Amino acid sequence: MIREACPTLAPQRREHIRLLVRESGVARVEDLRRELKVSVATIRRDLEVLEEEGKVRRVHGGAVSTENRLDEAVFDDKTNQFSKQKRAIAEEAYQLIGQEESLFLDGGSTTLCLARLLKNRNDLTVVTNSLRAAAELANSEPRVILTGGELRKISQTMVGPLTSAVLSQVRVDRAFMGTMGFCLKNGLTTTDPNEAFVKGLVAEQAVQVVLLADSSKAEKVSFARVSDWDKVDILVSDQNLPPIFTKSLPKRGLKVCVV
Amino acid sequence: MIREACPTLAPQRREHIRLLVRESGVARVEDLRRELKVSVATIRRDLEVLEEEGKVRRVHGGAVSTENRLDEAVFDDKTNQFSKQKRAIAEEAYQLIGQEESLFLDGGSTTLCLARLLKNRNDLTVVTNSLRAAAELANSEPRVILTGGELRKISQTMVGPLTSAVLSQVRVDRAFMGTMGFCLKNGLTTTDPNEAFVKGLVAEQAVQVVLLADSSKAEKVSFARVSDWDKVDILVSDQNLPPIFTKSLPKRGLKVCVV
DNA sequence: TTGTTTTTGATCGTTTTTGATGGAATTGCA
DNA sequence: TGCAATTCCATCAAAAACGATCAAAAACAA
Repeated sequence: MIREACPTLAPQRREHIRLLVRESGVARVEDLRRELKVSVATIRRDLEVLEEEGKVRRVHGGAVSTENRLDEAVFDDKTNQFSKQKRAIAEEAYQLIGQEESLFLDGGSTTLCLARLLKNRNDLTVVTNSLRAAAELANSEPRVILTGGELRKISQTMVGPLTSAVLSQVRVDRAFMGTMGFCLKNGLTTTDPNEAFVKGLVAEQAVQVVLLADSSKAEKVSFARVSDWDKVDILVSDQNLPPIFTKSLPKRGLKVCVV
Repeated sequence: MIREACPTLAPQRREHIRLLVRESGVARVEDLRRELKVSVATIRRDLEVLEEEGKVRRVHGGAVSTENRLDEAVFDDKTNQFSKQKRAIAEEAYQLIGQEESLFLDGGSTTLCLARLLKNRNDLTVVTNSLRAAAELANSEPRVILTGGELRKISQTMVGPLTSAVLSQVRVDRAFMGTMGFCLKNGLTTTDPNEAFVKGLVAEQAVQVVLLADSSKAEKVSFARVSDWDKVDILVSDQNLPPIFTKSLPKRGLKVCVV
């Protein structure tokens, strides 16, 4: 028998190879053959295509990764670390959204979870300075507007004067924001001043500001001041949120949702 | 019997297919046939329609989801068909770039190839309205500035007044641009007026404008006027470029590179 | 009803993909 | 360096998938 029915589509198989190569940095043809149950000829042809696309670089015996694995791993780790809580928080936040609204999403893994939930909503306009959120929504229903600006690689967000210029031209019904830390005294803080400035600007202009922050951020203080509590309308967090917040914040006019 | 009563309406069946494809990311024609109890011919016709609508992307043996996967460098079959040429054009264009320059990259597969070549250059500033180019450079060396604006899903580029506003604030040494079509009489044309406007704006402001266009674009005229030849400084194309261009354009002050 | 259009399924020649084979190239080791 | 083992590449044949085409059935209009 020369050939049996192909169980997987070629692009799917190639994607599999790409992931395997990226995961361990290298992959041997022979290992890929065993893993994917196809002939070495097919593996080689796939590697050829992937090299053409710039996804891997071929070497004698296999292929090595061309993608910068480290950066992505850092971000993905962060995405997974508290993913249960974060997803729950994102789902709660999603409930706040009405019809035909315009939203802002900033960078961060929780807002990225929220972005995923918006994919099938064709009535929304989503403004974001997060490249990841934009990528997530790039082929889905909502209207997407990017703020532009200089790309801050570590957070994959756009910041700086160009970002501010665009933000001054738009207004959103609801802004969903993350933060690196929050406490009663200092309000919201984050590591990067540029990032903080953008968040502050959005907080000024949004009709409603929703802070998405799991309890691990509580009582943390970071370098750059984002805004005080009076700019925030709703805090969505998890059950481990220290009671002091659920007590104090409502007195200051905030609504606190714990999931 | 040639045909039995159609149990489901065609749009309903296509929606079913769309959901199946989106759910698992891929679907084989054979599986869809079993699932939907129609002939493979019908499945293929449905996939053709869905591809036309941008809902799925057809591949040999079935279809894959178009959602997610920004890093999939494949817009359509054209990308693969001319990829050798496009990469050669991009490599030629890369030679034009000096030290410490600021560049603009617009949307399109050839400029995306070029973006890939810039990954290890830490002396460059890259301005782009292409989400794909930005994603490609998101974890690499060059400084990246996104223009912002409304995301045009079909081309994955940012366009509109917000884009214009940001572009008016920056100046680049070299702009690399693609086009849907070019001819001596009408200059550069593309399908979307918004896209054309952005390109035109960039052409005005860049010190040097480099047009990256393989020969398949020659003598094609599209709907929206981008700019006339006098805005373009260099055309990089392939050997199949009709001789009329290599003759006429230098007389109009352009340099023509054929790879 | 009758005639027309649309949709579906079958057929057939063509294209694409895959696996095997044999010779060339590369690597590792003495 | 020389030699053996492995890996690569070009080529070919089989199988699967594809596209074009046509005919039957259904839906539709008059």
